[in-house]
Amino acid sequence: MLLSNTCIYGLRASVLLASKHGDKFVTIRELSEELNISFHFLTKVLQQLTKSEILQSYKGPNGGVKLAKKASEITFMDVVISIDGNNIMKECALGMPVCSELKPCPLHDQWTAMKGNILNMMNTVSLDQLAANRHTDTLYNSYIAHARKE
Amino acid sequence: MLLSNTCIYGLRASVLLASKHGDKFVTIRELSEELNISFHFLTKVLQQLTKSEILQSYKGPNGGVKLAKKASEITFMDVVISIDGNNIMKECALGMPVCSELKPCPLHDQWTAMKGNILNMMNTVSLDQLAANRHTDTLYNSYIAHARKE
DNA sequence: TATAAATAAGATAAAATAGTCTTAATTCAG
DNA sequence: CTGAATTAAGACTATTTTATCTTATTTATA
Ligand code: SF4
Ligand code: SF4
Repeated sequence: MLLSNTCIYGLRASVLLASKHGDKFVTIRELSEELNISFHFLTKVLQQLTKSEILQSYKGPNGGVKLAKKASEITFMDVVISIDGNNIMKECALGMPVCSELKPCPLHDQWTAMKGNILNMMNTVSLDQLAANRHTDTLYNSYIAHARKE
Repeated sequence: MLLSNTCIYGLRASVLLASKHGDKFVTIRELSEELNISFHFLTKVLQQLTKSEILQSYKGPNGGVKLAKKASEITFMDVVISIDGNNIMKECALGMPVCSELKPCPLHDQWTAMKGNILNMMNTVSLDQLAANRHTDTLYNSYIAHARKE
């Protein structure tokens, strides 16, 4: 919708790699099974990330892929750009006929603010943050409390 | 990106119709020329809006399409649902592997807030608001001032 | 009533995206 | 050196989206 399917696969695999936080190579087979993505397709996607030097790969026995840098140094945006290119969110999703800097449509301010938020979050959130399961007891409990009500 | 191309065409045509604010039928040919969209393709798109009773159409000489209701009573969302269906923004564009209510990824709060904003704006903004060119002198002047600097 | 002006409907084509499969290249272990 | 494990590369297929083209159908008007 916002990101291509392919890109989401790449993100998921990258986050999974980050969560394994080892310096060992992980086989794409293992990733594909854990993520339930076709091995062959995931291979293609990860080849792209390897080309972009986000991942490092190694062939042969004990080979596989791993992050090329520390998970804290790879942003969400790095992966997105590698796969979906850097036009993400450049054009407006609304594309109203009156659209221009001089004649913005009524949604413009809100839209550009949201766009900024999304881009900002993509640029600042790193793989390690995504890998960290941020769920807290507080949230968990409030969810349980909510679930109990029904 | 967020909306399909087809949906954007539908929106543009609807807004253009709203801006013509007459009760007369407008030919799709005229709309397609003003919007620079293929006549045949636009015809298809508008047929869908007609089926959804957002537009009303009339065949034959002096025929065409027009809004089926007042522009203030048709929301952005009405058009979106008619063309892109009502799953818009139901699934998250990020789809991280840790995603669930219990184990949200670190982007979850910001994402759901933005999602809410988008849906809210789609639900509340009507075609007449979109048709109104909201540009003010203030904005215009600040733009000009900005442009002059370069 | 005949003709022309329109939309409706549906067949077809083209392009983009997603997915599969086969073969090549590299590397380790024996 | 050989064979197995692994990614790389590229051909191929399938699906979805976008676009075009053709043929109905409806309606006004001369
Ligand atoms: S004016 Fe702004 S929000 Fe509206 S269509 Fe243009 S870029 Fe998008
Ligand atoms: S936790 Fe929230 S933001 Fe993260 S992938 Fe799931 S729905 Fe999207």
